[in-house]
Amino acid sequence: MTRTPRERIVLSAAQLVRIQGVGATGMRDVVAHAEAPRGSLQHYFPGGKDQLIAEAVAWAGGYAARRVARVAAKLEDPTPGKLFAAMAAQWRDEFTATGFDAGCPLVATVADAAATSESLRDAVGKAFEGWQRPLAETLEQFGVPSARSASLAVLMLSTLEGAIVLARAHQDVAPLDTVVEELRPLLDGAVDRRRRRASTVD
Amino acid sequence: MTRTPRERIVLSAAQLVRIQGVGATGMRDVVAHAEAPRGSLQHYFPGGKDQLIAEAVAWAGGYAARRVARVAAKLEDPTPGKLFAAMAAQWRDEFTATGFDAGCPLVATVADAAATSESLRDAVGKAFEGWQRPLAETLEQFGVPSARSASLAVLMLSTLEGAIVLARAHQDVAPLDTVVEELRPLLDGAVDRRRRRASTVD
DNA sequence: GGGCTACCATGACGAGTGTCATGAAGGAGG
DNA sequence: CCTCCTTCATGACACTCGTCATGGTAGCCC
Repeated sequence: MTRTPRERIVLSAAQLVRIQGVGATGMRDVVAHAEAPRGSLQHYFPGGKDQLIAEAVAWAGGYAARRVARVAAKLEDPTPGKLFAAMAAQWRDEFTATGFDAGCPLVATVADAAATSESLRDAVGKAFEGWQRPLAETLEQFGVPSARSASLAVLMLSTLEGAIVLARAHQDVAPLDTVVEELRPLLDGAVDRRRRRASTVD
Repeated sequence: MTRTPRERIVLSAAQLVRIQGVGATGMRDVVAHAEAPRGSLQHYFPGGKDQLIAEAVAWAGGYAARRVARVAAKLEDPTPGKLFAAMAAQWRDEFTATGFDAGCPLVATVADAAATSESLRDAVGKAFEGWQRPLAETLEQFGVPSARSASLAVLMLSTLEGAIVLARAHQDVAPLDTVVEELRPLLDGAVDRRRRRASTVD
């Protein structure tokens, strides 16, 4: 529950990047948001802003990865389409509950710093990779042949991220609903029933 | 060929936003890139940076919309899947030719300024709308029922934008190829053959 | 107690930002 | 010629930014 000041700073950085992007997120803003002392910055993050944002990105990637597992575990009679719907629903819920101010920090970091900071760019690359891999594994557990699980995971991530951008631009969750509906039959059609690891015995 | 200084400024702004995002793109950078005099800024864009970026976003949206029509016209035996593949191929070609520094300016603007500037946010909203509509119309010409054309257009845009982000993060065009392959059967499966407006007579 | 380390506080520096005030060319029309 | 208007030039203002230097406090270990 209570986090160390260092964790609070990383978390606040991720939050602010989601809203403002990395360029507009100042270090003074971050410590103010985290209610942490400004002097902690040079102590915990001697690598400066790049290190801080990189850690925030890594944290966000890990969070997204963990969320895949948690959401998948809650599904009853799980299918890839339902998993995608559940992932999109989390964004849908957040948008309707708290507005469209915050997007995905990974997208924001790519847009702002992919060409500027190599370290940040491949922090995001690793974060996406660490998100895609457990997603692909989950798909395999749902019966997707391993030859296609990685491809479908990339498709799901791409479509979800793009729909988030469209939803924010339009201030409307409709794009999220639309892509879920359109993608569902394709995703569910990819399961190989013979290989499915059912929760009940054969 | 030769453009007015004003156009050059708007175009340069769009270019720089693609690379650096809107926050990190300074007005001095823009005029330097456009080889335009700094004094022109306050003359042509009395609304300041917001106006300039908004015009750059609008131009980018119009450019994307025109490109849909141009790409569609070049397809032989056109299908929705081929159209999507051609749209993705343009990004693929640019990435392989000139690197992964530049992304989509609409995504960059949403990530940077959606929560900050309302005027910019709905400039992007209008740009996406002006991109999606002609895309949906093109899909209808390819035989997609009008009830689904808008949904499929949203799906295509979302997936393309997301794949662009993933490609930049990984410095690899693979995500673009992956989503094209995975989405093709779904897209081509949506054409209603009876309604297709064939280029040849029945 | 002395010393060491972790943590925090604060002020300054140089560079960058968007914006504005002021003024100067340069051609069109009276 | 003189005026008007568009276009451009330049310097200044009031910031904010990331970073660093310096110093202070608190606690633990020998």
